[in-house]
Amino acid sequence: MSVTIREVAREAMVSVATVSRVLNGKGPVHADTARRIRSAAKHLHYVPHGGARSLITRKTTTLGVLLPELYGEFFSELIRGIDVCARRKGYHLLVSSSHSDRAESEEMVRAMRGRVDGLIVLSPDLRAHTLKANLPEQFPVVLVNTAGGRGAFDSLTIDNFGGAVEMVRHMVALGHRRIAFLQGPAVNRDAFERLRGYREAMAETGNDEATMEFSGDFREESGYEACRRILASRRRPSAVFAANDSMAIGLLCGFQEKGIGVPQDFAIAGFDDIPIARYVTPPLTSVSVPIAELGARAAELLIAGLEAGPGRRRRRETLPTRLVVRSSCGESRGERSRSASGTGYG
Amino acid sequence: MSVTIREVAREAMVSVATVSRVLNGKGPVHADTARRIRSAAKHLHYVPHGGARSLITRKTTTLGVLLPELYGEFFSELIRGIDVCARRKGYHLLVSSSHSDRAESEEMVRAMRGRVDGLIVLSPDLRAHTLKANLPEQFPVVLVNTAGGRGAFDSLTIDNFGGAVEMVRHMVALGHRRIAFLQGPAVNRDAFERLRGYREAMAETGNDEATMEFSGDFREESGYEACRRILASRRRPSAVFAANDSMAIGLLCGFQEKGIGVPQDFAIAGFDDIPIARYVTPPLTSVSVPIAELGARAAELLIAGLEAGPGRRRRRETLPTRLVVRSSCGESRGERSRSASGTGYG
DNA sequence: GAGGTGTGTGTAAACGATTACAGATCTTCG
DNA sequence: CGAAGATCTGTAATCGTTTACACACACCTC
Repeated sequence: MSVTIREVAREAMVSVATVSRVLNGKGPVHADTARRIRSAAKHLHYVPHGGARSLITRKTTTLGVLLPELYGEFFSELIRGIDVCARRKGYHLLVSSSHSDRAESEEMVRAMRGRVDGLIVLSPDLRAHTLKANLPEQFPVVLVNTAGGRGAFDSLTIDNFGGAVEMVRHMVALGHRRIAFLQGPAVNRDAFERLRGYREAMAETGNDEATMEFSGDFREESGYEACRRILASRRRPSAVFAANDSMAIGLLCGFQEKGIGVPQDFAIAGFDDIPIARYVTPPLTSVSVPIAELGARAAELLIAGLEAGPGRRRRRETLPTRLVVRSSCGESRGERSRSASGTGYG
Repeated sequence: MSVTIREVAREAMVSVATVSRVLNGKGPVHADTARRIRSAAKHLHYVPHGGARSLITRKTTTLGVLLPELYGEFFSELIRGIDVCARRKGYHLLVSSSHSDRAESEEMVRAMRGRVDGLIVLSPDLRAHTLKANLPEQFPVVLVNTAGGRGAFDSLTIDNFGGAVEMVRHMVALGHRRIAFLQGPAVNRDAFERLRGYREAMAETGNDEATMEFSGDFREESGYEACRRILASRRRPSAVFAANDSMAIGLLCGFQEKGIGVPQDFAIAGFDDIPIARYVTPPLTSVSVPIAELGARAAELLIAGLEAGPGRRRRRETLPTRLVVRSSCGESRGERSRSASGTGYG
């Protein structure tokens, strides 16, 4: 069906080797011959077969990306980041998403062999040893935002802990004492790290009984619903730090419905700095996570690993977050001086 | 480096043919032999080489996706739609984005040969004949939201025209007479179709001098900036229909800054129904475009084409949009009855 | 004119799988 | 017992490339 190098060779009356040499610019070829070959190739609409080529060169110039799903801002930004870096270095992207159960995940991993040079994996449920069992030895992999895997593969995370600490300190600087935390899903690692940061920073204040935790699951509805529980609590907090922006927005809607002023009556902060955060009223103070950079850095690490060969040492990196101060946490409630330093972040 | 079928065969003391048969479940193999082979394969972490396999089977079970860029909601939703469908039918996705100039685009197209079974192309600047020149004969392609290509390839578009018509009729039903249109980029096909729909629907009203067009470029700033021009116009419109939501939001910000009430003083509507649309104040009336479905349908068409073989007739489909009524256009300003029918859409 | 050095080209062996074909062994039945 | 048929397995060709190696030829040098 589709034309091969052999047919180009016949058309140009040379051997396939010469055609290959011309098209790859290797080895000395007479100018006339080269011209004849190029013309034949164009004339026949010849396009080399990537699969066949990579079989012998042992290079696909393709990176595999394994995602749990493809829904939402996070994954699309991540892919964009990966893509920017991959493209710049001449790599393609083979993405694979939504592996719901483990058997399917394994199948996905296996399907990558021989089609990609390395893998970027973003599956919390895909443990390191599962990966190892389904991949050739020494296969280059970068783990993103995944627990475990320490040592076996390169790995990359976001500083959820540090971001949460910074946010709490900011709220404290604004004069808040009783700061509630709206948790994410129990199994989610990001959620847990943020919770840990909150606890650590609250412990710093020395005021033990000031910490209050409410359960949530990252979805907007759970924030909306939490608002009732928060208002019903015996000693009301003056501020709520939600483990992500979606819940913070749900919370905001809930308060507004009840006629409770934000930030006058309640300060609210989120995490992620999703695009909507700046559009809600009042604009949401949040922690910005560099998603695209995360992806770009993952691609960078992977490609570095590919080009360095198998002997390279594993790396583990953490990317910093950035506090973004808007008006949902209000101005200083305590001393003015503290306020000034508190709002100086964003 | 990585283990091949030959090594599995040696370990299990059989020929490669038998290994292949067992692993693909084809041909009769003795149960003991099969067990030995499976155990050897697992023990050696054998994973078949996709490239080698596809070379002989002439199938990659991979769809190529060519995008102009990867930035923003639109492309990520589209990819998600494609992915959902592809996954369900057992296909992978090779995405390729950001081909800025034509030479690069051609290179991308060529790089797909032998790695994908078919292509979904979303590049307005990639003309049909450029595609043809860089692809094998009869290569299955689905064009999404691309002009030209009529006849040569399957093609899929969104009903921008119909959506715009519907929106204008809705505004008219709400009692608006002078409705301004905020245009998108001049070269953009979607923008042009929306403009065309606006003109057509305005012509229906028989009130020729009611149409007013302002230039814009789809970006939020251009909406913000247009607000000044609109207010300065001699005969003020009572409503503005922006060619996309971003500009509508810019417009909204502009009006709010000037203390102009929406929808009391001005009705505003957008196009796209991006997620933020429901969060701005007031929530934006818009035209929802089924992006994910567009992607899914594209994948569906492509796969159907793959499985039907080369003789299949080309298709051209248009996906309907949906009017989403929120409060940025306000309630009826005319007769009550009209209002009722007007708000019944959403 | 023998022996080098460079060019330009072809032959054939990879790469790692699938599969048509044939051969070997075992059943079954007249 | 022998032939047919079923079952199991191996040999080797094939997919479309790249590339090591060999070869042919021209040119130069001693």
